[in-house]
Amino acid sequence: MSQRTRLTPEQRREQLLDLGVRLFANHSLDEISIDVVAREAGISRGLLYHYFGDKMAFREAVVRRAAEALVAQTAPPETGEPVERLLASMTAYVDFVDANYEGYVSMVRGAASDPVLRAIYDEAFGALGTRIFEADVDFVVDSPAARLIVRGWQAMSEEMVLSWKADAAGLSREELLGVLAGSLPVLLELLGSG
Amino acid sequence: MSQRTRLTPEQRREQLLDLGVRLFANHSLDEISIDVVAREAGISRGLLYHYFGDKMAFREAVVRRAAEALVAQTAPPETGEPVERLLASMTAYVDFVDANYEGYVSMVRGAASDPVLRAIYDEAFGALGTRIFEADVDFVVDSPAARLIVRGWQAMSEEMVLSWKADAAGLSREELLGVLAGSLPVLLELLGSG
DNA sequence: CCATTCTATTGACATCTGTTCAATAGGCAA
DNA sequence: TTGCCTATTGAACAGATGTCAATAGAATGG
Repeated sequence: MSQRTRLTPEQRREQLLDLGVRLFANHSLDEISIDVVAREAGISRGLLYHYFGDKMAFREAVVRRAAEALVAQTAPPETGEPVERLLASMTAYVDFVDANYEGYVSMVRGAASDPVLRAIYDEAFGALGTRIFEADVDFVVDSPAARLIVRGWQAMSEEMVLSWKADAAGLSREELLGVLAGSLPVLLELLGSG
Repeated sequence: MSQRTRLTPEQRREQLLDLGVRLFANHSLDEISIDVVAREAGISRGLLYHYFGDKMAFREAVVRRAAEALVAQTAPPETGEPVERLLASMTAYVDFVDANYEGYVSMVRGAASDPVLRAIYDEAFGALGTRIFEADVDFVVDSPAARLIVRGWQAMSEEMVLSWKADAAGLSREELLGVLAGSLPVLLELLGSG
C-alpha cells in the first residue's frame, strides 16, 4: 500500500498534534492505540514514533501545546486599570475553554493521570495564578494562605466553566463571569475576617 | 511455584481492593501491570481476572469502594442545627481526605481519565451536593445556578484540601475549615447581588 | 529532461501485557 | 482417610507498543 503523502516535518507535526487533541479529549491514553492514531492520520505507525519517540511523549506534546496556548491567549492586556486587566484575562480564560473545549479537556484529563502531564498543567496554572498576585489590586495580598485560596478559586473556575459549557444552567456568559470575578475578592476577604 | 494461600472470596477481594487503592494512588491504570498487582498480592494473574473480570473492572471496583466510603463517612448527623450539621459534614470531608488520602487521590485520578469512573465520582459528589440543598439553611435556595455554584465550591474545596494536605501553607485544620465553610454562603450570595 | 541525493515514510518483526481456560490443589465434610 | 467443592494456577492466545533497515517522494544540479 503506497499512496504516501510527504509533508514537511512542521506540517506533519501539526497535523498529528491536532489529531491528538481531538482523540485525547474523549479517550484516555490507553484507549487510543497507535494504530488508531495512524489510521486516522492516514500514516504508518512508524511515523508517529519518528516524530514523537513514543506514545507518552506524543501525549505530552499534545498537552504541552494546549497549556502553552492557554497561557498565551489569557495574557492580560498591557494597559488599563488593574481590575480591568484581571477581568479581561478571566474573560479570555472562559472564552478559551469555550473555543478550545476539546484541547482543554485533553489537558485536564491528562494532568490527572500522569505526573509529567500534571507538571505541565501545574506550571500553566501557576503562571495564571501568579498574574493575580502581580496585578496590583488592593484585595490581593500575597501569602501562602492567599496562594492556597487562589488555587482553590482556579479549580472552582475550571469546574464551573466546564459544567456551564456542558449545561448552561440558565446563566449567560456575562453572569458566569460576574460570579467568577466577584468570588475572588470575597474569598480572599475570608482570610482577614476568619 | 506452589505455596498457595487459600482465602475466602471476601478476604481475597478486600486484600486486592486495598492493594489497588495503594497502587492507583500513585500510578495511572496503564502504569500498573497485572503482573505487578499479582506479584504484590502474592497471587497469580488469573486470580485477579477471576475476581474482577478485567483490569478496568478492577479499577472500577477500587474507585467505587472509595466513593462509597466517602459518602458514608461524611453523612451529616441526624440531629442538631442545620448549619451545625453542614459544618459537621464538611469537617468529616476534610478528615476523610486527610485519613484516606491515597484512596481519595485514586478516585480523583480515575475520575478524570475514564467516563465510567467519572460517573461514579459524579454520583458521589452529587450526593454530597444534594445534602446541601436538603439542609434547610437560609442562604441556600435551590436553582440551576445555585447547583452550578455548589459544584464549583466542591471543586474548590477538593483542590484546597489536597493542596493543604501537600503543604499546609500555614493554615491550621480549623482555619481551613473556616475558609471552606465561610465561602459557601458568600458564593451563593453572589447570585442575588450579581 | 534526467540523474542524484536527501529524508519523510513505510512495513515487518520482536517484545510485552491483557485475557482466557482447562488443569491443579487446599481444606472442609462425611 | 477419602472425596468433593472451589479457590487458585500457569500455559497459551490476542493485540498493542516500540525498533529498524528498506523504500519512495520531491527538490536540486547538470
